[in-house]
Amino acid sequence: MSALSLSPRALYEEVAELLRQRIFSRELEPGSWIDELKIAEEYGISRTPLREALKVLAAEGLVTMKVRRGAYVTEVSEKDLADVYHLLALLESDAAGVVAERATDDELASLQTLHHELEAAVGERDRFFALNEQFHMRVLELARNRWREQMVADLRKVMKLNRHNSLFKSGRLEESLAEHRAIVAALTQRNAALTVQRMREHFQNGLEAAA
Amino acid sequence: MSALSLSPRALYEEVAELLRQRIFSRELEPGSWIDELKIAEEYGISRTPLREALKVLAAEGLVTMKVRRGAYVTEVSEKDLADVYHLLALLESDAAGVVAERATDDELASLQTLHHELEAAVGERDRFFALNEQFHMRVLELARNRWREQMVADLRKVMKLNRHNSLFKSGRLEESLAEHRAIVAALTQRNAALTVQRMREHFQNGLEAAA
DNA sequence: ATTCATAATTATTGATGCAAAATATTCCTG
DNA sequence: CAGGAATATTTTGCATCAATAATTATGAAT
Repeated sequence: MSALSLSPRALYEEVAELLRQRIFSRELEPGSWIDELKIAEEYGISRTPLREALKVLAAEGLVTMKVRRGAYVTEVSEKDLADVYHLLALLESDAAGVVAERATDDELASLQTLHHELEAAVGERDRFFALNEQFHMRVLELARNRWREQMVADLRKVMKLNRHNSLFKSGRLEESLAEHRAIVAALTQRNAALTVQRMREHFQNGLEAAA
Repeated sequence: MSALSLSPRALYEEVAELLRQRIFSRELEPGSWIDELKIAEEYGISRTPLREALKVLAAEGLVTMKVRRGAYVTEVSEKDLADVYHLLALLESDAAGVVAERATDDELASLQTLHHELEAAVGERDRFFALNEQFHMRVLELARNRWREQMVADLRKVMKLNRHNSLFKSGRLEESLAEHRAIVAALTQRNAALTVQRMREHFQNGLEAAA
């Protein structure tokens, strides 16, 4: 009885994910109108689940609905990016502080493991980015606040709308690693204030690198 | 029964608002199943816009969609409330700090005006609560981060799912006013750190009052 | 030639219908 | 009488269809 049907997602969820990919890959450009009829035909589905998918994406901030004018890929200004980044820094720093206070030793150890994998992945750009995101998401998970997890996930999606996917510049690879090392150290010391501060700096540095 | 008044908003938005009211008034209880057919008949509409409205509410966290099982009013545990409150405190405190740094003198003056109205509204419970929320929302507005505004608005909706609408206890009316006064003072001094500190305390005190 | 009005085209929005899936009910068997 | 299989009912989810609003194109008048 083990292998049950793998997460039977509804069609509109499936479509939402496909559209996310197309938006992130900039196949659907920010500001551009989303042709419901065309997309529905492409996927061989009706417009009903597609419209439901668009409403999900609208809630995430990836698309913007205009009354009687349909859905448009959200245009994020430089200010939007700065605003979203500011919130990510705020939420993730606070999360890190919570983890320093409340995570079990095992959980902290798992973070260290993840960090070591990250260290080992220098050179493999894609793998490094994936692991980096995993590390941040794992910290978030360990803070155990599902509402924050949802918000951060959505904000990170918005960041991906940007051409220069500016969350972490590749040029800053080594510095970023060093900062992660410092964060893990603060966590291991269970020094919440220090952890928060270092995570803040980590984000601050990322911002400067993007500028 | 028959047609809802025509409005600038789309029907699904209208329906979403009606459902919000019914959820906040606990006519639709947390955990209970939402009968699409029944509601659609009640409003004299089809299921299509209703289902879109439900997806909007799901994104806000007010309802939870279960695959092939429909929509349920979200049940918020005590922990959920604490988690959401924590995030509100974090986001609004930070927003207050931003306002202290960046608001124009006119904007700060408008906050003071709002605060005076609040002072004058002691006694009128409903008006006081409305003005109180207005004050917090105005601070948020002045911080000029639309992403945060959206997030805080959604989080506040989730708080309203709770029976004891615990954001501000009526017993704490005078204390709350004094705290607001202190916040306005810090803002007027344009002391960001102090403003953040006092907004944090304001939330902290609200939490203790709820306990 | 420009502007305003009207018609035509196009796309969004809402309604209805249908099939699949999940739940509840009935009926049969041990 | 209990358990389980088979059937019936309910409800979700998707597709199709209709009508409503908006934009564009067209044409006439000043």
